[in-house]
Amino acid sequence: MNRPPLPFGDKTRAGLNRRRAQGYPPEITVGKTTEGEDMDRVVFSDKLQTLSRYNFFKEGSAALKEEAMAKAVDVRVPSGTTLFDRGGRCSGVALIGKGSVRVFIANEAGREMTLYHVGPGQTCPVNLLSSLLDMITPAKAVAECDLEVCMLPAAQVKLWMEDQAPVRRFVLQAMATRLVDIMSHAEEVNFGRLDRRLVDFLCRRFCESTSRPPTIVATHERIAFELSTAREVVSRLLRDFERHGAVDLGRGRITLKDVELLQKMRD
Amino acid sequence: MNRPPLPFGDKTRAGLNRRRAQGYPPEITVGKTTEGEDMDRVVFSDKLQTLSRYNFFKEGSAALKEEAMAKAVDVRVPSGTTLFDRGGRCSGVALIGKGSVRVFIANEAGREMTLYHVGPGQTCPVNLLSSLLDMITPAKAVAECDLEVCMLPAAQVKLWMEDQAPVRRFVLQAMATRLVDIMSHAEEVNFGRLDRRLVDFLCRRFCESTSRPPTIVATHERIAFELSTAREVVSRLLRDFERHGAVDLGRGRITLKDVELLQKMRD
DNA sequence: GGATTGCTGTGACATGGTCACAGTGTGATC
DNA sequence: GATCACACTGTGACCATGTCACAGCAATCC
Repeated sequence: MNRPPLPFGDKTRAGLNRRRAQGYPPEITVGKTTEGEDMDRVVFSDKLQTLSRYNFFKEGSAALKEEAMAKAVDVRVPSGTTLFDRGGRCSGVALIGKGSVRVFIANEAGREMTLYHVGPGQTCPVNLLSSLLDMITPAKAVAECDLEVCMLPAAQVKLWMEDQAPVRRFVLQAMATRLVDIMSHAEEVNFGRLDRRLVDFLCRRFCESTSRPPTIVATHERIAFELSTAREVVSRLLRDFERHGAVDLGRGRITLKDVELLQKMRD
Repeated sequence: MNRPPLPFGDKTRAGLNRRRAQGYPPEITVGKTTEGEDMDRVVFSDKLQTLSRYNFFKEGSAALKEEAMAKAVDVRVPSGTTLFDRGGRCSGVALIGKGSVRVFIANEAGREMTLYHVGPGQTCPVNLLSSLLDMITPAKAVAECDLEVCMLPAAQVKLWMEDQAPVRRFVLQAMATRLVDIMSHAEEVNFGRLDRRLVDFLCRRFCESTSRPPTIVATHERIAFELSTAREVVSRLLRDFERHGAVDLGRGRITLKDVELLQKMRD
């Protein structure tokens, strides 16, 4: 991973902005700093469980399974770790057992555009293509939470591409899924109204919430990155929703007050 | 291709807007109407020449070449033809010998978002994945000019994926190229300033122009689709450029007057 | 308790998208 | 060559969104 060292020594506000401008999202500092820890702090966990989430493994021959178990390296990756950065390369394919990864593009001004998320049983086309073709990555990937991952060496996957039909199917399927994802996301960002997108986002997250009343734990900035917009815009809209009594806002927290009202805020 | 028949009987302005809203761009009516002609008006041309533009063919074994020549169907496609539409399927892979295809997403309001262009020697990932996985297409493709195309049956390409390494390389390479294209385009649309994007677009087109002074033949609407914005916005900016003396505007035509001035219009 | 940093709120302003229409050039048709 | 239909362009008003520059407050750490 060829990028400048994390400049966490600089604690000024300018330092924060500089870090963001270089593409280090603030969440990387949640809890302890991750200085020097990226991909180093690894712990072995259950390989078979992770591999079993993937179709090519389930469908594969006994020989393939054996080879996968032998060659895969099972690692735990702490939240906030950069898995690959723009302009870098991937030496292996990451299969996710637990957790999720956000793949995004960041510009110089500190704005981010989420392209897609990769969860258990899924794979990232940028990672895949970069590994198979030794291509430079056009985007950045960061662990959204603690991960359990199986790393397959690129060389191994290249070999499998030659003689393992399940692997080929898997790769094509992964491409197709993500291509559609990226397109529909681009469409939403380009054509969709932001208030609707925000309401939809909140509803989705409220649904996943287990607390009563449903609560989302996320800063406005994180939400802005997710929706490919600016923090101020999200703050403005949320404040509006709150004034209408649809939600209740706290620091890093949004609580649902009235679903129907929230739905009405779509205009 | 499952879409309603082209309603060209309706000549009212409302009819025009309805046609646009259904995803029929105005350029499809340039020259004669194409009613009922899509993919039917085909003429055989030079197969070998088209195939030779593709790496998998050049690198392929004698057997592959022979098979390709036997299975490929060489067709001419008139400008404006819809090659595939959103929600449709592809029964074969199109290899382009001459001309170019625009792949885009259209929304209900008549706005369009160009994803990429496919030219000679290139291939379209949507076409490819749709063929290989029998997937529904998430976008629409229209011939930008008269094309010479080789159609390879999907079944044949599926077989080659199993036993022809050059074909596999070609497919992966095509995916990678387009993935990067789409990402950088999405980034430009999301983060870039429109005046700069327009100036860059004009300069690129002026460079390609053979007339003196350099002239672009394109309507504001076409340019708007290309830049994923609205026609009025393009008109506004061009008018501005003209007022400053950078270009000269005519109906469906833009002529360069002062390169330096135009460059300065980037702000 | 004070310093530091992260999170949110806000006003002013610029850019871009939408809508509704008017005006104009052009080729087709009578 | 007058008329017509239609494609193309121009425009003003207005709204949505993004940007910038701060200010205030909360949490955390010494």
